[in-house]
Amino acid sequence: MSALERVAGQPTWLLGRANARAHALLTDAFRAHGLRGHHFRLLAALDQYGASSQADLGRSTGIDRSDVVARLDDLVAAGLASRDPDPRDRRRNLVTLTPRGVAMLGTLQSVLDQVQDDVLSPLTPAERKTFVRLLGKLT
Amino acid sequence: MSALERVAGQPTWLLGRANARAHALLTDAFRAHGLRGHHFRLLAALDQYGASSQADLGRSTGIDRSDVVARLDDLVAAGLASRDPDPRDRRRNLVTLTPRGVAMLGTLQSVLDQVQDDVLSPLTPAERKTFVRLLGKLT
DNA sequence: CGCATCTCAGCGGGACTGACATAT
DNA sequence: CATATGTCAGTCTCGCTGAGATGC
Repeated sequence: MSALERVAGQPTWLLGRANARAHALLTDAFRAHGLRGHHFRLLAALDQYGASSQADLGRSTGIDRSDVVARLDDLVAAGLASRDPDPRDRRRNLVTLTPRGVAMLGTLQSVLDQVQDDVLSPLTPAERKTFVRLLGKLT
Repeated sequence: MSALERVAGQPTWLLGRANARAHALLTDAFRAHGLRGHHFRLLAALDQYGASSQADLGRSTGIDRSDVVARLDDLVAAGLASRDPDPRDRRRNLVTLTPRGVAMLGTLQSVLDQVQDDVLSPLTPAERKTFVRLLGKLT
């Protein structure tokens, strides 16, 4: 019976268990704002890299280009981002964060922090530090 | 910028990153034997709890009972499990592991161990111990 | 010409729901 | 009667593929 393993229960391994819990909490928290993980990643990438083409957004977030289209539709409809033709390359759309998008990103960041605190709550502050450090070494 | 968080990349949080890697490795490794995670969980539950009804299997593995039907079809077709009416309660099917099923479970266990070693390979033996211990506290 | 970008239509798997027949 | 079980059909979402139209 090895370390990370679990015989029964949702996923087959311990890492999956912990992740499933975090994932469910995050999904619910995002949905409370009418958004999902994809939206957050797109907003965060726009904040980090500035105005981007949709292809670049797909590459930096790991979201498939065809899905970027639909999620951007949501963000634009919600007034969180704008999509305009790039005058320097007319194949591209230039996607930019609106002020409302910047604000929403901030609230989502704090939502993320709160979920993380919740997930890590069984650990002491010292344990959290080492856990996060070891997690970082895994990726 | 908080601890577990990542701005871009696959999932939104570090735990998800590590898990995604483990998940992909496991899926591939299981598929090399023509099976998937669901099959492993059913085999493991049968090994742990002995012959079971399909409803009990669903409860102990977290797999929906309607999906248990299809996955058991696979296992029975592969000769890894058998499904017979329970004489003591004629509503139920009694599912049991065949010798081939026991053997397959053993190889899948070692596959799991190997994937875990791979995922944890960036850590020293001492770090692995503490990581697994802290992970356990999270669930 | 070859290549990149955006878009849409559709597929395949996975989680789940609803309904039904059968048995307790 | 209400409840449990096994089965099937269908739904919904997600990640992905393929193809087309446009522009480099």
